[in-house]
Amino acid sequence: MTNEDVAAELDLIADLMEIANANVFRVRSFRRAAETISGLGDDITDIAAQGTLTDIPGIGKGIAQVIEQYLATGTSDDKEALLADYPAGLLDLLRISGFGPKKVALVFKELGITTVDALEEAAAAGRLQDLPGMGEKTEENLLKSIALYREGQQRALLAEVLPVAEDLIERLRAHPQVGEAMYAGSSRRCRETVGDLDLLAASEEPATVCDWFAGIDILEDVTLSGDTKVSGRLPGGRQVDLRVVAAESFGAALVYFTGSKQHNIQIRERAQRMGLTINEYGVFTVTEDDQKGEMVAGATEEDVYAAIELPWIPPELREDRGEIDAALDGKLPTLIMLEDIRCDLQMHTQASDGKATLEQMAEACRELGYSHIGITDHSEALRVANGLDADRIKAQHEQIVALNEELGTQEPKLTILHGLEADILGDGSVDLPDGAFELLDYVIGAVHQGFSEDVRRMTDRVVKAISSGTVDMIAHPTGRILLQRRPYGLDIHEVIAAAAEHDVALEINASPQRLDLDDVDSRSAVKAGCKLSINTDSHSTGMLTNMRYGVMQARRGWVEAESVINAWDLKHLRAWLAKRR
DNA sequence: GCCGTTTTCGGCCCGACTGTTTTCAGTCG
Repeated sequence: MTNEDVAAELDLIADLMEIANANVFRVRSFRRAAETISGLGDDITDIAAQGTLTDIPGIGKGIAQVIEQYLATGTSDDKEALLADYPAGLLDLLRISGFGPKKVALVFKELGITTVDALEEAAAAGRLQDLPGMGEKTEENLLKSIALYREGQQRALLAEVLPVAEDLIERLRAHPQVGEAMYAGSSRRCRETVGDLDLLAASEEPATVCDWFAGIDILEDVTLSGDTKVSGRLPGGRQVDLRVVAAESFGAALVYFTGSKQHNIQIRERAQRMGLTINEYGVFTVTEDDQKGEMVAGATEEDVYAAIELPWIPPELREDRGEIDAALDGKLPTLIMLEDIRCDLQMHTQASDGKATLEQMAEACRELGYSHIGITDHSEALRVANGLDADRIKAQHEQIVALNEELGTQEPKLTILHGLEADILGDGSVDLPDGAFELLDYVIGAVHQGFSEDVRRMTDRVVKAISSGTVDMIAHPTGRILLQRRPYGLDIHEVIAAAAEHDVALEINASPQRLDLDDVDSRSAVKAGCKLSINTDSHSTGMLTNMRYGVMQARRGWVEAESVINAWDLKHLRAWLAKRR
């Protein structure tokens, strides 16, 4: 059972509790516990085995028992009791936008509806109008929402949404009535996937701006339109929400709409303990009769955090994963920035499966301002990618030596290191053609086949490669493809421990589909003493700029520049590589 | 269900919009 499995189980129980009209604070406890566990660096099964579940903030006796039961039996008394009254099909109804727990419970109790099909049929037949609080319009909207639900709109990759967000922000800023504008939500927190797109603008004429925005070309199907708020859909169905506030409230609104929800709850509870209240318009004092008093902050995020005696917290950290305590202790990390990156250490050329030549990749990297790069075509075993055998590695080496000589005479200087992305074979041995190791500056180990092995064998394979002394780095350690392929079964904590012991770097693969390691594992790796390497794994020159996404993921993992070998200068990197040989 | 700078009991974040309502519940973020 993974941490995500446990988190999903707690969320499922929370969903059922909401339908059952349970105490909202009980529900919130389950939701918070779920969030905490999915952000936990340690394996929940280990913690449960040690009997220290209740040491985790937000987990007390009750939830600990549910987790223990779930780990032991795959279910829990709490869930089974709820399922006895509320069939699991109701959870699907909850996924329909605009249809919440109260309405789900209502149609179930009154009409016995337990499936989306049955709900659609009832709405089409006009049978929902008879229920209290439901009318013709409700049915109409519900049918639209069910159609959207059927399209199965899932989250999108950050890299797909961010360019759209940036474009819309530019257009907002260009509007004469708009002062500042920024995207918020999970896009601003740089989460690897994004659901809705949240935008925020400052204006003294919010209604004018909302009117204008509701009419812009890119927005199809405006679903909600008020004086300060517009919701609509992009072509393809992704929802966009715009909120407009006065300039004096922009910072408070930005904090609020950036989230995360749990982070907001934490800072509001803190404000409350300090006799203040925070909403999207500002930080206010509370009067003796419990009314909102004077505004004390709101224009900038810095002001808002300062009002509750905290330093500004970078959006990437706002996940309620200990950032507030760290801020209080003055221990917020100095997060790595894109500007810290001096090199890209995984990329491919036409020699294996890349699109560009060695010279083209080098030139593109020079334009990005890198001082050095590593060329890492595939090894022989990966035949589908035209992997290099011993002779071709030797030929490439000569090519790189020659190009380095040429580049050495030009400004700005660029040095090319010769690497190899070597397959980790089924038995854990590394596919290094004869004589290759001596020629190469470094070797990256990667799993490209045999994904379906069991956890034990897969972990042993990778750990064996790490301990072999021949690999300097492990590429895309879990093998996941976002929204497509789950990580292969692998005990990442064992891999991290082995990497720390043998001083092998773990990659944060910056390809937007991979972002592997993820944020949580990156944080665990650094905590364990591992070095990380952020690489684009580019197969063409255009992919080199994906570095930003790798850096974003690293920042979400609390990673500082010193842990990332790409932020070192060439001398430092060479010294580390030499020490390893 | 969880938690403690006032608490081991009594609190627990806050507001906009919609649709169905004559003052508000439900949903969403």
